[in-house]
Amino acid sequence: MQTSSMKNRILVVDDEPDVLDLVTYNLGQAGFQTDTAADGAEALRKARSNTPDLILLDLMLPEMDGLEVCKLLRRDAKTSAIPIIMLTARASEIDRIVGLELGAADYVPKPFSPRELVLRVKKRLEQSNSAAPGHAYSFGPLQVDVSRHLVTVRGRRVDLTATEFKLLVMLLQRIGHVQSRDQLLRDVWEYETNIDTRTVDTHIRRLREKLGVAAKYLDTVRGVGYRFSPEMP
Amino acid sequence: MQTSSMKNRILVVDDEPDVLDLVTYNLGQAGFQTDTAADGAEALRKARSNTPDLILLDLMLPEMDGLEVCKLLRRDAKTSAIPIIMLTARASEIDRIVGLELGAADYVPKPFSPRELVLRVKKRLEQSNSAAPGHAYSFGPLQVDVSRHLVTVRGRRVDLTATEFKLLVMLLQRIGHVQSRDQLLRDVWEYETNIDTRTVDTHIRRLREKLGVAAKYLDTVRGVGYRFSPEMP
DNA sequence: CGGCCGTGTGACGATTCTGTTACAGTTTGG
DNA sequence: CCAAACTGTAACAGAATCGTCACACGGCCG
Repeated sequence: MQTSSMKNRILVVDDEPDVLDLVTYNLGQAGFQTDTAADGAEALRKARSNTPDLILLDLMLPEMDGLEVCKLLRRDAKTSAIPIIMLTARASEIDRIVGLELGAADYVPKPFSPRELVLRVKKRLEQSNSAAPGHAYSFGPLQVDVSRHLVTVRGRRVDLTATEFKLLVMLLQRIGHVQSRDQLLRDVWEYETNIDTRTVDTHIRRLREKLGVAAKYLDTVRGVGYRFSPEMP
Repeated sequence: MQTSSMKNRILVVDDEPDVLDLVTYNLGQAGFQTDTAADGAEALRKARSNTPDLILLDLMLPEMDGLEVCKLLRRDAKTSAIPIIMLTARASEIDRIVGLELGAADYVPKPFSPRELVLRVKKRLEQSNSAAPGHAYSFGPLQVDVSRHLVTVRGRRVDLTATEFKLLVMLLQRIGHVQSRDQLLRDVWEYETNIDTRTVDTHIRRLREKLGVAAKYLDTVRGVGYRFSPEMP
């Protein structure tokens, strides 16, 4: 979809106008398109609606902690694939580890040189633009772009909910392999307890409905689970 | 439900009898074999001598701290490869990070739901078992891929029910060896009582029917049981 | 040769599993 | 703040699967 020659869009989240200006200026000089947010709520909203290619996130934010924002971004299917680089004044090890565990891609301690920041951003974007595993799937008439949260069947766009999308990706990650309802619950619902395995069935059904002609490749293996299969039924 | 035909053995380390009962009961229900230890010393000893497939370790232990036990388990060559899942009442980030740094594979905060615990255990064990042998079988015109739940005879796909599939895999796991009906009942039906041995005959028959030309390798040994045999009848 | 034991075969309820629909509780977006 | 969308459950019907039985067949023994 998007070639590397196109401008990458970066969302910068910080509450200090000075930092914001410094960062956006330097990123602009380096050829990036920037958007800004001053607090966590705004960041979440813009991340969802604009789907930037990368997010620069300050740890210190009013109201909501940067780590909290990070966690929420990771949880939302629409934004979970966007790489996040953290900015922080507190350069303690704990912060770093916690940040990375929560899904941040990298970490830049303040004060940072604009040059270093741009380098890190470039490096991270190159990683994304090169075919990272799990970046995009193509299977029969079905195409899935994970980072754009986009699914097409025979070129026609299909709108999936966050859960449906995750479920689809999980199945596509191991094409041909049967995955039990328990397995899918674990991977898609991530240990959320007290969820019935029958719930998987319902979401499979909704998925099939939306996938149309591509649904015939989504097999039920009775007594075992579900799978995508290239074989004819 | 079943991840592999082999029962995984799990060592549960906790000093509270109630927790111990709860955990072992649920793991047993899920088809795991459990062993218990009430303190760090016992845990280390049993881990060394029994080499369980996974260790569930409570952070709070009398005398020796769970973290200390974890560290020692990691240091010992005999136990260093065994995955450890930590249980802890203190859900603080620090505990988690320290635990993971010391080599724990995962972490379950108390109070946990039995369901979540079992899911995490299964996930971890699947990771260990995924590279295990017995993933696929090939025998004459017969090919079986366990994780794809796919059987072909001379390249033609054959649809088996879950029970038939298990039965076939059991027989293929010991090619040439006769397996009694009782043995097959135990392995395929997993200790479900009150099942007639003649039931095996019926499933063998259905299996033969579906296997077509490959069925001639599935021998009846009169008065003993069944086996797959490369010999000609 | 004939009876007995073990096995193959077909049929038949009973059970389990899945697809589908409907609905209530939440969340999202305007 | 309301409407729409999303999500998890419950309920039900149809279908697939399962376990058992009765009977037929065929070897093995005397």
